[in-house]
Amino acid sequence: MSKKVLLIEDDRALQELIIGYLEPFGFTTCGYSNPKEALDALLVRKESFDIVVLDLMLPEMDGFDVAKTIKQQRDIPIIISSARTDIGNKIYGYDLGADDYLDKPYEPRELVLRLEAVLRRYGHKHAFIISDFTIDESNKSIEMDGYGIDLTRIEFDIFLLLVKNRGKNVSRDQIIHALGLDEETKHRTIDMHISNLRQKIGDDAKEPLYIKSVWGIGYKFTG
Amino acid sequence: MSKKVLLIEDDRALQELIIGYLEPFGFTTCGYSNPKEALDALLVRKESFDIVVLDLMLPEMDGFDVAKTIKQQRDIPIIISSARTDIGNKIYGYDLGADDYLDKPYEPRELVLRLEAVLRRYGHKHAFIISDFTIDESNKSIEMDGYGIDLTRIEFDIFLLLVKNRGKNVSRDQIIHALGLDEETKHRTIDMHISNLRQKIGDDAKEPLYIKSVWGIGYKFTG
DNA sequence: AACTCTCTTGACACTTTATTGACATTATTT
DNA sequence: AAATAATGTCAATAAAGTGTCAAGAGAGTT
Repeated sequence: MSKKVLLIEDDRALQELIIGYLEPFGFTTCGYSNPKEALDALLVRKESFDIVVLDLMLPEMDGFDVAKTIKQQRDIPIIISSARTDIGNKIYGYDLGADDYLDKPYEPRELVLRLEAVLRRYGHKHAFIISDFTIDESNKSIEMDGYGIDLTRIEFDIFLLLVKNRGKNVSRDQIIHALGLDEETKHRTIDMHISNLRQKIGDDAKEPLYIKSVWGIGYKFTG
Repeated sequence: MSKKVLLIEDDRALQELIIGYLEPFGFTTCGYSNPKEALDALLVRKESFDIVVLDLMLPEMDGFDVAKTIKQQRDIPIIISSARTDIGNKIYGYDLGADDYLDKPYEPRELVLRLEAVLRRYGHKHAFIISDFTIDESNKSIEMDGYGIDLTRIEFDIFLLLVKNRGKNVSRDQIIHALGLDEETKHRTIDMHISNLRQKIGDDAKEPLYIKSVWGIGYKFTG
């Protein structure tokens, strides 16, 4: 199946070149020279891309902010390319949301290899089905029995964490820590998110089908 | 502290390569080309490994069975690698006990990242089997003959303490102290917890199979 | 700036667990 | 065997944890 690439690249000539080069390798590439338009396509219109290739030198917005914005809202892999050769380390230090890095100028062949490698690594992060839910990590959305359910970011993250630990107890502190919330966050806050989550998925706190409270410990997903 | 990796890999050349590559990253790797030998080391001789890297293409045993066997008996993370690229989804459908998945061939650097990520995610978990019980410390849960038993937090903590001192007497004061209870707590309170605990695990105070009272001293787990 | 959606938190009712004295029972000592 | 000490468990009460409302803070949009 062909993979969709979102290319954010200032230089139109290079854009054309890359789009043409990638095509025979099974990539459908959509090029944007304006980052705001790209973000609109990805985050607002929610077009389904598999991966982003992002140049850092952009008009109107800083490339780093673009990466951060994308990662905040979608869990999609990003390959950054840049002429600033000093950036590689930062990326691998996980300061940034990037998954790989390419120095400019690069061989198109190199880009293909990176795309394939990153996609392979990310591969599993696409939607999976568990119990009555279809969970799509890449755009933080879930469906229940085929119907979409709107969860807030935190609700989604909590749900995902519980699901990934199906059958296991997860303490409130573990949730707080795993989600990167302020360590001082009150336990009641987590209870509240669980309460809202339960309501959205139609779970009854007293007779839960999905999210069970474990007294004195935390919560547990029982699919 | 160096992490111990159990590598189950048919290809001896690749084995050597990986062992050499991992070493400078702080991993001590033990390679087995025969899965039965590996299982023997892990499950019979109970050598202490932190993580398993398992190739699916193996002689004598199916890789899936190896993973399942390991997960049944020990709560240890497993990274599966395989040339069969269609398997990723299965693993993330949680049909399998695997914690991560790598397509072959992979970059050694990729493996290092995965090892670190999985180990971080796994944190320090400890599930062990003793007598008729499976005890998961991080989860504060126990199973008896495969069936989950609901213990309250204090019951669990007492049980764990006794189990960890199998065959040794544990006084009520030791329990009170070890659990961090108020030092003024009455001994009758502990007796009560023991009573409830015994009932939940089906133990008879008069003819105890598991928790024996030691007159004038305290209690003792006899598995 | 006004508006909307999300997140956080205290409050209060409610549920579950922990503690303790009482009393019967069992073990030890004399 | 009687006296003494320790344990088992019931039942009442105290303490701790949970569910959710509602208010307010904070973020992001229009």
